Amino acid sequence: MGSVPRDRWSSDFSRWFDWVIEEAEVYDYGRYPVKGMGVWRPYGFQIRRRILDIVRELHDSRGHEEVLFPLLIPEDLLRREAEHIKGFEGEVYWVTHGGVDPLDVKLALRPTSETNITYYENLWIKSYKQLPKKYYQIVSVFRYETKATRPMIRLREVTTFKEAHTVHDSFEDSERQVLEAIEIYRELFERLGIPYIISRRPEWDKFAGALYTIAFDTIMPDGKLLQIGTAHNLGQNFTKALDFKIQLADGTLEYPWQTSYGVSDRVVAALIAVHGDDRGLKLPPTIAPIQVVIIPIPGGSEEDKARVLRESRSIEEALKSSGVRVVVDEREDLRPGAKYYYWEARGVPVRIDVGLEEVETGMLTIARRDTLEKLKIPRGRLLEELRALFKDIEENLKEMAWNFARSMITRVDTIEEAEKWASEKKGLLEIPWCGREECARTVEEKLEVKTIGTPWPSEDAPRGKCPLCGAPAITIVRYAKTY
RNA sequence: GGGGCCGUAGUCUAGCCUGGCUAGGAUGCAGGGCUUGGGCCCCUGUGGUCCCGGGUUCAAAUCCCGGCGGCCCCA
Repeated sequence: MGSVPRDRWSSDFSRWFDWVIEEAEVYDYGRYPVKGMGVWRPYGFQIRRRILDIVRELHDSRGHEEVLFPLLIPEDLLRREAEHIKGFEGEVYWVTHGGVDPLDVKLALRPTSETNITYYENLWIKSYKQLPKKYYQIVSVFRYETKATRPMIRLREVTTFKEAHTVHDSFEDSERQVLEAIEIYRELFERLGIPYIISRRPEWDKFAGALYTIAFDTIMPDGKLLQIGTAHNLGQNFTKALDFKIQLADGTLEYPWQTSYGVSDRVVAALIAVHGDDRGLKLPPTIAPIQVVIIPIPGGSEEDKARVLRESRSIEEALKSSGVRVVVDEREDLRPGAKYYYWEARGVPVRIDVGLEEVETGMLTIARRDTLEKLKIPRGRLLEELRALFKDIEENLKEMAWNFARSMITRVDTIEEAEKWASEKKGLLEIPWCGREECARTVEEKLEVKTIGTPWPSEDAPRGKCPLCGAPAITIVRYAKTY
């Protein structure tokens, strides 16, 4: 299984990624005349939409309500929470003019929506009886990135920001909500077959304005970590800043507690990256805009040609009426081999070849994209076999992705081992830690990595000593190169 | 934040150092022929603000300055 090479995929990931999003017509990046902005093309848009379908389902089924807030946030509102604006100040886009006239109050293109959503929660929510309240929206957010931008991974317009914002009548309930957020994201990534590592971000790298941040990261083919989801407990920071109080059961007034959690375009990027190979995309059948492609292989005579085409269309009809997303590639100017490469690049999970042989024997030739394995299936059992095959492909993609991710995690006890890791291996490094920022910063400098955080949930019995200061370890800590 | 490389047709690219002829090729696209079980072949055609602005020059894709954009490496 897994016979397609992954040389370019792993050793030249950046170029591979640029190539695949163009070849598969997912996302057009680098040609739009504004830095850090790209275009979702129809095929990519469908992939994105199917992912969002799952995102919506997971939120809706747990009592979240979808809303839509304005894009513009007035400066004074964005500045209300001091830590928040400190964290975002350097990367906010400002609208400063209306027509030719300067505006009295500058308007920010939202970098995130805690402030303006809290502003409305304050208007709408008066009592603990209305809580918990869970809103979410899926919108564009803007960040004036100063680092190098990358398609889908570091954008100035993040076009697919799902941000959830919740309100609670106690700290305990907000803690419970963080757990629910983590469960939602777990399930999302499970369904997409994207491996994930959950960490509590270090104090110095938490969301601006949060008490703490729990983050999901995945490991990209080049061994760098990509943050693909975060959940924040905001405590009362924003409700205090906006003077948002509710009445509790005992009649007292109190600032409610909040959480927020988000995922972005990066989920699509991760899906493409973790499942790809040197031929292109490999899409899980639930996400694939086209699940089955039928390639007619015409025989010599006009009559044979017609028979093959008739059979192809008849299979198409049968699958379509059972809800399978299927197309017949009837293009006459391409030979079958060229069509194989074409659809493989687009990640279509299953291909059916229909030639004279298939017409005459009633046995269909099926090729699966994940392994390129070919199977013979009697036409009469096609549908049930396909359903089983979809499931198998989905599980196989997930397993291959997890195997790769696991192979990129290394745990060591000494700084010598860590340095050895840094010189030859990529991925995630785990080391015992005393908990002091100073020691982590030293490791960051020595190994040229970033602190990812500590395991979530935390491990029971951390062993050993901090290899830097020798103090007893209170946890392990993770390091990696990141996007 | 610092350093480096780069920008020529939808895509990839030659030409740039050493300024000068109609900016050449591959791929794609359109038409025709031939073919069809892993990227066929042949013919014809199509497609260019040489990233943008300024400067030097008789003459700029080429040299200089600035901007915009992309990639890589280091903090």
